[in-house]
Amino acid sequence: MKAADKAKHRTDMISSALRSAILERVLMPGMKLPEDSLGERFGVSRTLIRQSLERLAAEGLVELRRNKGAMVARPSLEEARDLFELRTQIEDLVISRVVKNMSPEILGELESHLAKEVEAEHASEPISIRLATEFHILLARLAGSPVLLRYVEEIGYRCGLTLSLYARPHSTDCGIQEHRQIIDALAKGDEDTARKLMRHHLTAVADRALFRTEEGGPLLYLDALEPYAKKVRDGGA
Amino acid sequence: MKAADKAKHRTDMISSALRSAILERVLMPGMKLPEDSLGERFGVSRTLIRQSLERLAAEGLVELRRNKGAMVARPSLEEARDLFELRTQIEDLVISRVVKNMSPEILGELESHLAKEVEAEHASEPISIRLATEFHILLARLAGSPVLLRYVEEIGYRCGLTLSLYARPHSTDCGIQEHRQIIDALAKGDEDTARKLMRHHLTAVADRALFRTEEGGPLLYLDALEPYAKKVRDGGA
DNA sequence: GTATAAAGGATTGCATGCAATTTCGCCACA
DNA sequence: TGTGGCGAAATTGCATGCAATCCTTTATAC
Repeated sequence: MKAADKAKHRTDMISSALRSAILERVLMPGMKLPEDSLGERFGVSRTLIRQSLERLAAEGLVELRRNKGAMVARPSLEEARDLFELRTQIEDLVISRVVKNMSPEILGELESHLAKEVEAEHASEPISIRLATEFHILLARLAGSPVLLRYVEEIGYRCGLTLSLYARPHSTDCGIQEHRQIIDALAKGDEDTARKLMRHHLTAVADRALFRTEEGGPLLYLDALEPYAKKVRDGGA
Repeated sequence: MKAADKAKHRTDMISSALRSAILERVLMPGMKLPEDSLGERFGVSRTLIRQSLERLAAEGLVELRRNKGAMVARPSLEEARDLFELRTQIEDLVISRVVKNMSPEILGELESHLAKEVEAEHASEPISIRLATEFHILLARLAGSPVLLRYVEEIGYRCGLTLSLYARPHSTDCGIQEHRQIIDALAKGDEDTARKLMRHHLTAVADRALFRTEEGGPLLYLDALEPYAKKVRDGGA
C-alpha cells in the first residue's frame, strides 16, 4: 500500500487553488469561470474543473447558474449579515470546546500560527488576510469536531469573500492584537473572556464591511492566476 | 423565460432519491453504490450518478473511497456522539431564531406538519421517521437563515443515518408528544422552555442510539429501490 | 432610428470510450 | 489444506464528442 493513499488528488488541488485565488482576491466576485479556459490553464479537462466548481458552489464561493456557467459568488448584503451573525454563534461553540480541550500542544499550535501572522503583517495584504482566516480555522480544528470544523471553514471562507466585496480596502481585516488576546484568554481557561473577545473581534470585522463599493456587473475573466495553476500542473503540494 | 427556471434537474432528483432511500433504510449503511448499476436503474449515465454521489458524500451520507467506489456511510460511534452533541447546540440557535420570528403563519406551518406526523403515526415506520426528521428541518427553515438551514439538514440526515445503524428497531424515534410540547412553548414565545424541551428531545433520541447492532462488513447492493428510481425516470416531482 | 427576429458562435449538459486501478477467482506449490 | 501469486473481470478516473441552450450580432421590417 502506497503511503500516498490519502494523496489529495487533482480535483482537490484545483478546488484549493481556486479557493485561494478567490480569497486572495485574484478572482473577484462576479468574474466568470468558464470550464474550457480554466481547464486549459490547469492542464486538465472540463470534467475535473466542473467537479471543482460544484464543490466550491456547495461552499457558497461560486454561483452556478444553469446553462449559464459559473461565476465567483456575489453574496448580497442580507446574506452577509446572516453569515456574520451565524459566525459569531458558531465560533462561540468553538471557543467552549477549545477551552475544554486546552493543552500545551494546542497552545503551541496557536502561538505558532500567531507568529506566522506577525511575520506576514507587512507582507502583501492578501496573504495576511488568508492567515487571519486560517486562525479561525485552526481554532475550529482544535475544537475536535470534524463537522464543526467544516462549518467554520465554510462560513469563514464566505465571510472572506464578502469582505472582498464590501469592505474598504485598507482595513487590516483581522487584528493580530485581537488574536493575541483571544489566545491569552484561552490559555488561562477563561472561557467567558475568550468568548467576549471573539464576539467583539468578529463584530469589528463585520462592521468594517458596512459600506459597499457598488462595482458593476460581471467582470471579465482574468488569467493572471498562473501561479495557482502552476502548482496544480506540477503536482506539488 | 420559462416558469421552470428553478426546475430541479436530474442530478438533484437523483440525489434526493438516494438520500430518501438511505434515510428510509432501503439502502443500509455499508451497501455498495456502483455507478453503473445505479445509472442503469435511474436511466442515466454514470456522469450524473457520480455527481449525486459526490453531493451526498459532501453531506456525509456516503463514503467515497478512491478507486474503490462509493458506499452508504457507516458513521463511527465517536462521530455519532460528536454529531448529536453538535446537533443540540445548533438547534439551540434555531429555537432562538424561531422565537424571534414567531408569527401566526409560522405557527400554522408547524401545526400543519404535526398533523401529518399524527396521521402517519401508525403508517410504515420509515415514513414516520422521515417526517420526524423533517420537523426539525421545518423549524430550521422558519429560522430564516439559509446557511443554518443547510447545516440542520445535513446534521439531521446524518443523525438519521446513524440511528439506522445503532438504534434499536422499535423505537418511535421522535416522540410526537415532544414535538407537540415544543410547538406549544414556541407559540407562547417561551424560548427557555422550548430550548429545554428540544434539548431533552434530542438527548432522548441520541440515548436510544446507545447499543450497536454490530452488523458485519459491506452488504451487497440491493436493487429494490425501484420506487425511487421510477420517480426520477418519469421526471415527476 | 428603433425594435424585433433570425443566424451564428460560444458554453454548458450529458453520454460514452479508453486507460488505470482494484478485486476476485484460479491454479500452483508448499 | 492453506497460502501466495497471477490473470481476468469489474469498476473507477478522466477525456472527449455531440446535442441542447444561451448569448451576440446582424439583418430586416416598421
